[in-house]
Amino acid sequence: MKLSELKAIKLAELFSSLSDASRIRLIALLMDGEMSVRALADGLSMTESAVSHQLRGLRQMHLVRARKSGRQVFYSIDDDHVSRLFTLGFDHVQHE
Amino acid sequence: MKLSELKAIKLAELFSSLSDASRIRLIALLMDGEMSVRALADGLSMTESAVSHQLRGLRQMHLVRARKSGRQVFYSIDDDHVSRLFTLGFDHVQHE
DNA sequence: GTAATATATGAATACTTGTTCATATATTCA
DNA sequence: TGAATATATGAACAAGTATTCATATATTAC
Repeated sequence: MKLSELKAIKLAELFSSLSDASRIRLIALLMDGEMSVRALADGLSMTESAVSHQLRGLRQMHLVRARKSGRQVFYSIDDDHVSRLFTLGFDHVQHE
Repeated sequence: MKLSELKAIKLAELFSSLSDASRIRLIALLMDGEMSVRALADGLSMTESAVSHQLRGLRQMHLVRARKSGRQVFYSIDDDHVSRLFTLGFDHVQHE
């Protein structure tokens, strides 16, 4: 299978979104349902700023979705591909 | 789902293996079957050195497997998880 | 209006990573 | 044995990235 450079870059960017432990832990938390930025930051002992920066990247790659309610923003997994990628990767690292 | 830091790192490392366009194109080529280092390098217009460096990383993450025959080394996709991850990611970037 | 809270963003820094170049190892052939 | 070929590896440099800190925006409460 010969992949165009453009498509290869798109694919690499997708996997890059999942290539950091902080982002993986964010997504793991979101697997249970939507959470606010503060709740995510508290849950992972990260600053809100760091979380916010990471969420931006995940949002731009359509891995998570934001829902604003009052002054809070609730994040959730964007689409099913994401949870399947996560689960498949999780299975892979289990068997080692 | 609360993930241990260690498991998050493992998962991130797995996805990191797929987070570069050159590696994605290597894996795409290998989806059709095993190939030598030179054939891969030729197919992607990369130096053998660059290919070899990348293959080492993929090998260490158990994404590809090496088979030595004479002075050539033939690489192939290591296990089914890998092709499934690749395909799932590919589907995701198609729908955009 | 002001104060307080939640999130986002830009710049700077420290860290990681992919490639190149030079060199090393391994194998085949004469 | 020595020359040629295939691959691997170490060091170095350039480019990319995650976090922190300071600051900005937006919303609610008073």
